[in-house]
Amino acid sequence: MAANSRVTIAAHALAWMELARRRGRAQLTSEEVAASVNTNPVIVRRSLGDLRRAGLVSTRRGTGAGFALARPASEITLLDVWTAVAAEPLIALHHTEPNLECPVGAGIRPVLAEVYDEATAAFRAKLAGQSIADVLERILQ
Amino acid sequence: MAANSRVTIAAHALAWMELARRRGRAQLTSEEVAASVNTNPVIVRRSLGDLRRAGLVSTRRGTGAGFALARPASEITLLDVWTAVAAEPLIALHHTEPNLECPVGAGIRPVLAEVYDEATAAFRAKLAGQSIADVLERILQ
DNA sequence: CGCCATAGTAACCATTTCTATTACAGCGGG
DNA sequence: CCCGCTGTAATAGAAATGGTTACTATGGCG
Repeated sequence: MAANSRVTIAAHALAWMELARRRGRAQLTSEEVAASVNTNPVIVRRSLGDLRRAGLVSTRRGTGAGFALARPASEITLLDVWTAVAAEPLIALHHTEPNLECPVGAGIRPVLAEVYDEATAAFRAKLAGQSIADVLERILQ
Repeated sequence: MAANSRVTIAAHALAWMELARRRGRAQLTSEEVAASVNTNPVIVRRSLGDLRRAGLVSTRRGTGAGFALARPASEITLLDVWTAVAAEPLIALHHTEPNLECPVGAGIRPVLAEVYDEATAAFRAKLAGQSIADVLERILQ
């Protein structure tokens, strides 16, 4: 299956929010974020809703509402983002239970699950090494 | 998105083929493999077709046809399998081009691509550390 | 030479997922 | 009370996935 782009959307939104904050605008509407990401404001509200539930951004409603980073950009890693919006297995196990009368069918699932978990942990560790502040720094050279 | 299970199907097929080989049957039909995986023989033929194109298995057609490992199970890693059947990005970039007039939109793609590549490389390295022979050993305890 | 088991593959289907869109209810500051 | 904006439901189209049927191609064997 094609991987989804939610981590990318969310990371883009956060980096843009951090740049806006440095320019004096700590709060952005979903429409302003959507204009940079080039997508629909509802997509942004959904993504940022995931980030809000994970405690990465705060939202205000009513007049003058919008989204703001809930903590310093240097303390939000891409792993935080990935966990908030896409905490799915990178490789799936069998759709249907394998034949348990075959020794391989009976024993393969926990073995593969462990290998996949280790590989996913290595993947996550790399994401944990990059914060939104790091990403923004590299964007701005 | 739900990840696909093709790596699991292919790894299962290969482990089962290696166990059959040790029991004296170096060649299995798609139906025999499908019976262990508990899926349709066509699914197995498609998966093993990917592995054949990658040089991991050999096939024979005609009467008495079937699939066999093309090299020792200890020399087929899960990375070989993953590359053969699922060489897709683990995280997608934007579906639509971001707004290039925004500094973040203009510069974020190569930065995220590099981070994703590094994380994927760590993921791949873990898969490279496990061969089909290793997996089968762990299945059989 | 023809039979036949089996790989290879096309076509189709149901299901799921993803992005996008419209619509509207809820909140809360002015 | 009004209005701008979030939150979210409903819907739709596109794409991927696993599954199924059906057909062609291959090649060993009688």
